[in-house]
Amino acid sequence: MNFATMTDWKDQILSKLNEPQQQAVQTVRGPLLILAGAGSGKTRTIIHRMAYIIHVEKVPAHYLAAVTFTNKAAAEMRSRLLNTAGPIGSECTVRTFHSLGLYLLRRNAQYLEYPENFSIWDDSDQQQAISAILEKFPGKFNKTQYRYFANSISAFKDKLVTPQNLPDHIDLDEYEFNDILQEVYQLYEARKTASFAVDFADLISLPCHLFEKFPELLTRWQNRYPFWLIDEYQDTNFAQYKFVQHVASRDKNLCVVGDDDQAIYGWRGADVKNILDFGTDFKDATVIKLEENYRSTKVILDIANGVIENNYERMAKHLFTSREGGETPVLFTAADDVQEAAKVVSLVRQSLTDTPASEIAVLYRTNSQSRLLEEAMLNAKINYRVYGGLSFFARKEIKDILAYFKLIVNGKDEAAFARVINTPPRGIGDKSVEKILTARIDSRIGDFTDLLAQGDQNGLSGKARDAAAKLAEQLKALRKKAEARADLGFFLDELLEMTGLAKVYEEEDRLLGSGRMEYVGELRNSLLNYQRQTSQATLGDYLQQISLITTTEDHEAEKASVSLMTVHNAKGLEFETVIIAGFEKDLFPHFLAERDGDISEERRLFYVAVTRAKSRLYLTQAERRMRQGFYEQSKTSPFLNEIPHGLLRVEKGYSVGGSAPKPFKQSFIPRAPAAAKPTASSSPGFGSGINPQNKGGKFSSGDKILHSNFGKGRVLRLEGDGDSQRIHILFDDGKTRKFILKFTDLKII
DNA sequence: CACCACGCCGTTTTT
DNA sequence: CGGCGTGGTG
Ligand SMILES: Nc1ncnc2c1ncn2[C@@H]1O[C@H](COP(=O)(O)OP(=O)(O)OP(=O)(O)O)[C@@H](O)[C@H]1O
Repeated sequence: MNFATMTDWKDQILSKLNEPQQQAVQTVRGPLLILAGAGSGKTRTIIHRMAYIIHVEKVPAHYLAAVTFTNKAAAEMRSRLLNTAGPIGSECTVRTFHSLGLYLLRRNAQYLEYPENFSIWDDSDQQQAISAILEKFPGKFNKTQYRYFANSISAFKDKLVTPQNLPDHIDLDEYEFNDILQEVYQLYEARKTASFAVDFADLISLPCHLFEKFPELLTRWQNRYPFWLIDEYQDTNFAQYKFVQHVASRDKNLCVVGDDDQAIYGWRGADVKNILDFGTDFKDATVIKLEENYRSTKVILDIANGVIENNYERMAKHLFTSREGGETPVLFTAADDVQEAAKVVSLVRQSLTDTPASEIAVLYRTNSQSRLLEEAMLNAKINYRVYGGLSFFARKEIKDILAYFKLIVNGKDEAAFARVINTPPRGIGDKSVEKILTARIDSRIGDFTDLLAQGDQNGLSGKARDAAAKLAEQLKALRKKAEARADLGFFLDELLEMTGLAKVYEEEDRLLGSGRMEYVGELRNSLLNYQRQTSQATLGDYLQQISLITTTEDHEAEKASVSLMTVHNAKGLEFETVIIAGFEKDLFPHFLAERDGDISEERRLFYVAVTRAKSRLYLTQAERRMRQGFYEQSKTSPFLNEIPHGLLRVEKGYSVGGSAPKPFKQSFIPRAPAAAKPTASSSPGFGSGINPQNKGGKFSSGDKILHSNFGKGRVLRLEGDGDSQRIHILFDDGKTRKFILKFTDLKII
């Protein structure tokens, strides 16, 4: 490349930036902090700075490592980098912290004395291990308690606290189960190591420990990546902070960007001090503030600023926009959550007339809000995509199959074994599993497939022994295929056939319409995509790749779809139209935060939500909302009072399509039957179809019945007694409905 | 050991 | 509401 081209690059890159951004981009060496408000171009600056370092400073692109928080942000950054820096941008490393940690561990597994194909345990694997450990302790523990142990252990790791150094760093008095917590942590680590597994928190903490223990590894990484850029630095936890300190400590070419007003992961151990103290950590740090917001209209920005000013201990910031005026944001109130969803849909519809679907987002505080919204979008035939929530990979059929994959790749993975051993049911129940696990210790046969094959050593007899031998054969055959690098699509089919999983799923789909095979098909797509994109595709690599994914990617679908996600998931993104649903007290801010007496993080979350919007912002609330089976009244979010006067239009008394609001609860309490003709009944004492005095004794599970409104069905069960006794009926339309027996017009047929 | 019906119970955010 | 553990039955 000649000088003229270099100047072109320089001009081109700088021309896209304002003055402080240019200054940041040209600060190539040494520590640099960009601390700035929402939409001020922090991410844009990171990307242009990378392009500048590559094209103007002539640093090889593979020397640059950029770290983001979510996969979505990483993908976004990669594609924007390609746009800005050209194809060479793909040589930069752009990853999440977790993906970077995994990358390090996989390539340095020998330091852990692990094989390259170690397993990654998700939350449920973790809890399963902990429940197994707790069985050996006196007392009974429930799921909430397993989760407490799992969360505490993860929190320890986020602080780089090990079972050994725990007493030096942790005041156990502040914890539940403090008499056994440390021991459980230690046993958990031992069990995980025996399974050749790492958990999520390990992906950050283990690299830190390895850096300290093996200086040559650290040096290699410092040589490999002399330039570091960290996005959303305000949300780093201690382990992530240390990771960054390690890799950047020698060359100090470290650029961190963030916004203390957008710190929303305190509950996960993130500490905003990491960004506030950057100047102390690096005495010669350059600090740059960006003050112009290029994203939002003035009114949107004023709302965000007005609310966030209610927080204390902020770094003072000015933020202005030249997008004067703009549409006034509106708050809509619906009678209940169902109608709120309908209103959201009508707002989306309206916005779709001049805005592409990909520029519209519906944001909410909790994942459970997504269901009604999804149903409403589905009904309205609007393309949408839900990000986060219950992951594809959390589905039963997918976990079943992946457990097989894991056990085939890593024969010592106890979590995978625990699932595979009796999925589908093959006559090896809890008792037999216990025998196998005991025999495993006695026989010192660590590989589960070998153990299952050894009928004389695995402690089993009779039917269970035969079933185990058969499973071992299947696993061996499959392992051979995996090692021979069979096509992954065929491999999946083979597995489904051989193990009988296909049969079980197909049967369930036929009888219950559970759609499992459809999801299995999605898994096949995922395998084939991976295989197409990867030159050295292996099952082990696939498993590690997908362990970090929460939402399956589908770029084509994304372009034409409205986005539904939690506010947390929307961090770093932007949309023309943003609808924030559930703007209610006890929901946003969440009541648990309020209970704990500090809603400042909720306020920051609201600030993040509002500042995602470029041009249009709507808030919606429901006057009552279904909660644990019952409707509850809700009040408007207290954040309403923090929005400066005149910036938000409040619309009350709205109803769908301009008609009167539907009577509340219509769909839950069936109408008292009109004067229907008395119908003959085979059931004694069931005088008339309009007699509301049904008695519980008359019906029992399995009875075929006729309902005056819903037609024929079958009684599933009766619940409770007396006047409030309820009856559950599965109707021929496939829907289950519940009624209060007393008021229900039913007869046995 | 597998299956199913019953009843209990919980409220958040994620890599 | 909906998810999950459990206890009874075949
Ligand atoms: N100098 C500029 N000229 C034109 N547009 C800009 C400029 N700087 C930023 N933008 C645009 O403003 C919007 C916000 O930028 P960006 O996403 O980088 O902000 P951010 O500070 O990372 O935001 P947040 O903290 O909210 O995630 C983007 O659409 C970006 O392209």
